[in-house]
Amino acid sequence: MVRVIGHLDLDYFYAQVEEVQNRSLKGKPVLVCVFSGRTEDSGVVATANYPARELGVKSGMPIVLAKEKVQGVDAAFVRMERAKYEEVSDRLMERVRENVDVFEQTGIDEAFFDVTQVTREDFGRGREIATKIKEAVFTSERLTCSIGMGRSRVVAKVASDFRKPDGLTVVMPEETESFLNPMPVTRLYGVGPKAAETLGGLGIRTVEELSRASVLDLERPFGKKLAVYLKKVAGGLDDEPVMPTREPTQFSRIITLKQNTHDPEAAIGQLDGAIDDLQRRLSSRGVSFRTLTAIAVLTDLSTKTRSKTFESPASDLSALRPEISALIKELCGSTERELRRVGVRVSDLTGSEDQTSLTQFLKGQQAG
DNA sequence: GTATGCTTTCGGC
DNA sequence: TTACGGCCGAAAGCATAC
Repeated sequence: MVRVIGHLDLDYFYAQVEEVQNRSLKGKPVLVCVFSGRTEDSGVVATANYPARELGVKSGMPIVLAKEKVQGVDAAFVRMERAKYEEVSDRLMERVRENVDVFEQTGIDEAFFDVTQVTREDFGRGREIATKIKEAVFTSERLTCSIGMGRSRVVAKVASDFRKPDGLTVVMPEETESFLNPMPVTRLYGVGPKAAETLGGLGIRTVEELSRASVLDLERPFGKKLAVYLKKVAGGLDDEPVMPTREPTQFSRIITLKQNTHDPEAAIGQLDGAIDDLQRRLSSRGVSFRTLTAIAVLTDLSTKTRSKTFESPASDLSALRPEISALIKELCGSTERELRRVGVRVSDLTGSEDQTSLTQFLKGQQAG
C-alpha cells in the first residue's frame, strides 16, 4: 500500500498573524519578539517576516542584534502574544482536520495529515485536497501556508520546506529518490548539527551519500536503532504513521530573572507569577501531575533541572511551593554559576485524556 | 537480556 | 565583539525488576 501523507507549515506564523491583524505592517520588516524584561531590549526574535529575513534577521537572534540588521529601515518590533496565535491556530487547524483521514498537530504552526483513504492512494487527488486546505486556511484566517505531500512523513516534511511561502510541493512516490538525493542530510528530520557532524566525518553530506552507506558503517557511531532509521529516511521509506494529535504530556513556565543570582530565595521570589499561571492552565484543563521539575538556565545559557516524582497525582501546584523551593536550592547547590532564568515544569499528567478514555471504556462495557 | 520507570539533557520551532 | 525566550517532545543515561 502506498500512503499519501502531507505536512502543513504556516508561513512565518506569528509575524503573519500580526500582519493580518494590522495591515499597516504589510510590506515592511516585522519582528515578533520575546522581551524578557531584564532591560529594555533584552530578549530574542521569535519569528520575522520575509522582508526582515532578507536583511539578515533570524529566529532566536538577540533583539539588539536584530536592531542592527534593520537599522535605517522602517521596521516593526512587535511583542509576542502566544495566546493570540494559539486561538488563530486552533480555529485554522480545525479547518484542516475536516479534510483528512488522520490529523496530527505537531506544533502551533505545523501538522501532518494522512489522506490515503480519502484519495484512494491517488497523489493527483492528494494535490487537490492540499489545494483545498490552502484555500480553507486563507479563507478562514487570511493566512498562507506551505504544504508538502509524499509517501512518508519525512518526504512530506522536506517537501513542505522545499517551496515557501505559499508553496505546494507534491513528490510522487517514484520521484522520491531524485527529490531527496541532492539534499544535504541536515534537511532530514532527526539529523541535527551533531548527527550532521558525525556523518560529515564519514564523508556523508548528501542524502544520496547516506543512502549508499551501509547500516553497519552507521551502526558504530549511531547505534543500531538510529542507523536503521537513517537508512530508511534516506530512501524516503520511513514508516512512522500519522497518529491523531495527543494530549500534551507536560506544561512549563520559565522566566528571566531581573538579575542573575546564586541565591535560591531571590529566584523563588520571582517565580510566583509563573506558578500561578501554570496552576491556572492545569485547573482549566482539569489535569493533575505526578512529576514536578525546577528548571534553571545559568549565565552561560546552559540548562539544569531537578525533579521530584510523587506517588500519587497532585493538582494543587500552589501548595507545592516548598517543594519547588527545595528543588531550586538543589539547583543552586549543584553549580558555581549564577542563575539567569528559572522555571517550573509539571509532567506525567493525568486528567482529561485518561478520564476520556476511561469514559469511552465504560461506555463500551455498558454497550457490551 | 530486555522491559520499565525516572531523571536529565538535547534539539526543534 | 558581544548580545540571548519560552515553550514542547524525544533522546540519553541510569537503576531496578523480571
